[in-house]
This record gives sequence, C-alpha cells and structure tokens, in this order.
Amino acid sequence: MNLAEPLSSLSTLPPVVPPRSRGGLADEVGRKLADDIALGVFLPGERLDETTLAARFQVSRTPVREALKQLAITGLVAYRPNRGSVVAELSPLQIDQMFEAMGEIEATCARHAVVRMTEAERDRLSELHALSRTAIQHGNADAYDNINRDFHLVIIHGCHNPVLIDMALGLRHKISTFRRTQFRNLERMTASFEEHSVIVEAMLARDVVTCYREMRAHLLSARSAAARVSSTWSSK
Amino acid sequence: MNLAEPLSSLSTLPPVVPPRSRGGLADEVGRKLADDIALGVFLPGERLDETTLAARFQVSRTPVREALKQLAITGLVAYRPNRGSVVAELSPLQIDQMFEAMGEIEATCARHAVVRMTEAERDRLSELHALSRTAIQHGNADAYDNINRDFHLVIIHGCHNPVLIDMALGLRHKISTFRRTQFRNLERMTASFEEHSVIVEAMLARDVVTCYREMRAHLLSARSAAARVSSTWSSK
DNA sequence: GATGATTTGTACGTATGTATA
DNA sequence: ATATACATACGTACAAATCAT
Repeated sequence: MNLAEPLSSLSTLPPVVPPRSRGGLADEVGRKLADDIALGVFLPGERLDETTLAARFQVSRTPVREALKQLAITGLVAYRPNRGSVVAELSPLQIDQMFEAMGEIEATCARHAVVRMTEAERDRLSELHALSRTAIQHGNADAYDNINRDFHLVIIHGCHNPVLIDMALGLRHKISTFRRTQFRNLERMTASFEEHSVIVEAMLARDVVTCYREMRAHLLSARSAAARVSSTWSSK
Repeated sequence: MNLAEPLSSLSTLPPVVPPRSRGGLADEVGRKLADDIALGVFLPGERLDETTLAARFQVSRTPVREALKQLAITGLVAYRPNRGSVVAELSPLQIDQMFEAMGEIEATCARHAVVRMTEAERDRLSELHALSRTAIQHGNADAYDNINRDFHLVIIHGCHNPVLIDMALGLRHKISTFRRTQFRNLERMTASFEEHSVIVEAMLARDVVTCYREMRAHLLSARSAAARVSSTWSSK
C-alpha cells in the first residue's frame, strides 16, 4: 500500500485566494527555481545571477527577472535593488519566529476546523492517523513524514477559510524549504503520534479548546529551541 | 495638535521580514498603482492595461509588468496569464473571510504583545487611547480613524514577531483598500472606544486571556454581517 | 469558424549603478 | 580616490496568444 498517496480530495479543491498565475515562462521558471532551491541545488546565500539562470533554463533574462521578483515577495530569495538576488538566508531567530507564527496560524485553523470540517474530512483525518500508526510500527520515517504532512494539510483546509489556508500553506512551504527531515529518530516520531492522537480525539469530540491548545503545543514542540534568543524580546 | 502624527517610533523599527525592495522604477510604479487603486482611481474589476499604465506613469512596459506581478501576489490585482490584469474584485464572502483571518491574527499579536511590549510601546498605546477620547469628544471621525489605525499598529508591532507582523499588516492594508470609512456614525466610534478601553486595561494588567478574547471580539464586531453565507461552511 | 486588431509574452540591446582593483 | 568590470534596470522590437468582428 502506498502510504504517501496524494490527497486527491484536497488537490482538487477550488483555487485558493489569489488565483496564482499558471501559464507563462516566468511562472514556470519560478516554480523550477523554487524546486531547485528546495532541492538544495542552490544553497542559502548563494548568488542568483540572472544571466546564469537564463542559460540554465534556456530562456531569456526577462522571465528570469520576473520569477526572481516573485520569489522575493514569497521570501524564498532576497532581492537587493541594483545588486541582484541571493537565496534567502534564514537566521535561527527567523526560523524560530516562523515556527511560532506557524503554530499560531495552524492552531487557529484547527480551532475552526473542529466546527467546520465535513464528515469526509473527519474520516480522512482518522484514516491518516491510523496510517501513521502503521508507519511507526514499520519504522518508516519517510512514510510518517508524508502522512504527517497530509494530516496537517487536512486540518488546515478544514478551517474552510481561504485566507487562513493560504497563510498556513505559505508558511509551511517556506519552513519546509529551509528545514527538512524532522523525524530522524523514533522518539520524535512517537511523540508526534501521541500528540496527534490527542488532537484527533479532541477534533472528533468537537472539543474546541483542547484542540486549539494541543495543536499549538504540538507545533511549538517542534520549534527549534536553539533559536530562542530571548534577549531580543526582552523589554529593555 | 496633530492627532494623526506618524508613529516615528514604529517607522524606524528594523526592516520587516522580507526586506522589501526599495529602489527601482518597478517598485515605485507598484506603490503608485496601489495608491491609485486605494484612492479609487481604478475600480475593482477594471482592466489594467500595461501600455496604458506605462503611458500614465511615463515609463516603459517592463517596470509596469513587474509591478503588476508583484501586486498580483499581494492580491490587489488579479493576473490572468495572456489575458492581462484587472483590479481585484472581492466578494462579500472573501471580505468576510479576510476579516475573520484579521481578527485571529491580530488577536494573536495582542496576546503576545501583552508579554512582549516595551514600556515605551505601552505608554504609546495609552497615549493613543487618550487621544482617541479627545477625537470622539470633538466628533472628529477622521482623527479617530487615524488614531484607531495607529492603536492597532502599535499592538501588532508589539508582538515582536516579524512574521506575524507582516501577515497582520498585509491583511490590514488589503482590507483597508477595499473597505474604507469605518466610523461614519458616533455610535460605532463610541463602541470602538469602549472596546479599546477594555483592551488597554487588559494590556496594562498583563491579562493575556482577556486581551486575546477582547481583541478578537473587537475585530469580529467590525466584521461585515452581510457576508455570512453560512451555507458555504456547512458540513453536508 | 476564420481573420484582423489588440494585448500580452519574450528576447535583446544599451545605460546606469554597484562592487572591486 | 579613480577607474574598470560586471550585473542589473529599463526600453524597444518582435512573436504569440486572445478577443472581437
């Protein structure tokens, strides 16, 4: 069985808030470039030369330029006027802040999802949770990682608010680009599973408060403790 | 006295998460175009012809194109490949969803702001609240609108998380573009002031729970009731 | 359904601005 | 500090696609 099957029910959902551009070379280049960055072809801080990229993708510099500016707004690349672009470098503090924001947004999604999810979505959530148990039993970290992703996606979409969904997905994508392989060890995987269990239980019991609190805690537990430069936040 | 003085303490804060491009004609055109849209020069649904815009701003099509693509990601304009751009048209449902998201995000900011705001920021908040009382006494809706904006900005920045701040500001800007003149009547203004009072009190008392709940309620009270198409969210 | 008009998409040349020696 | 090298920024020309007739 394919534990990492795509969420057909989700991928066919109506287009999210900004009907993101689909056609055009610029967008294609943008997607390819984003993939390359995600795959580590271009490392954080690396210079993104328009001419070089144009040659790489066999297009002129114009679509490359547009793609770079788009990715700059996304935050994937840092764009300095008159000085070109580099792959964004996220400091530990910035990553921590993204985790914090992600925790808040996704917990909010979860809270709304408790009330708004369809029966089909609830079933899908339970199903995914069951699958993740199997993945753990087989010690399959890759499968667990995929199921975990889908698990969170179902909850995010469950809030049925395109604005929140977009924010959550955008953050999730950006974070996943810079931090990969969360579940290296069995302990983290098991802990994650236990936390999911509480969330699913609260979700099915329509327990809004618990669901919100536990989802927030769940995501904050994945938060990099290393980046807690608390001095930055202290009131002087 | 100038009730709408700029927030000098805020405008000099460190650059927010994506160090948004500062130089270049494209960005200038983007800002001007956004202003024009906000000012109603271009109405929702109106076609944004690249050539026409280029003529309007006395530049070539290239920077106009880049500006349009940037605004498309922001959501201010809808961009259809090979078919040009139009000023975004937000349905009542979409506006309602943005209000809901805004309420959640800004309430989250408020919750963090309770703990993280500096003394200077707390003082500024109290000061603004006092000013808003004066504005009401003079029946000055314009002044109240400006102070109200700054009031919320102080709280948003008070969370000290650039990611949350960017999301809140982005949403706020987009919403304000499509919905203006909130405080037409004195009742709404007074109600807003009373709600602010509770929030300030909770903020100064370090009451996290109350602050979060009241800020959320405050923003949801401004939410357009007309767009509540609850049938869209029903679990079939 | 085909054709012409209009508009977007891409390529490329030149100028301006930034970094380096 | 000045000059040189180089990448970006903008403009213009052409190609492709869309829409109206």
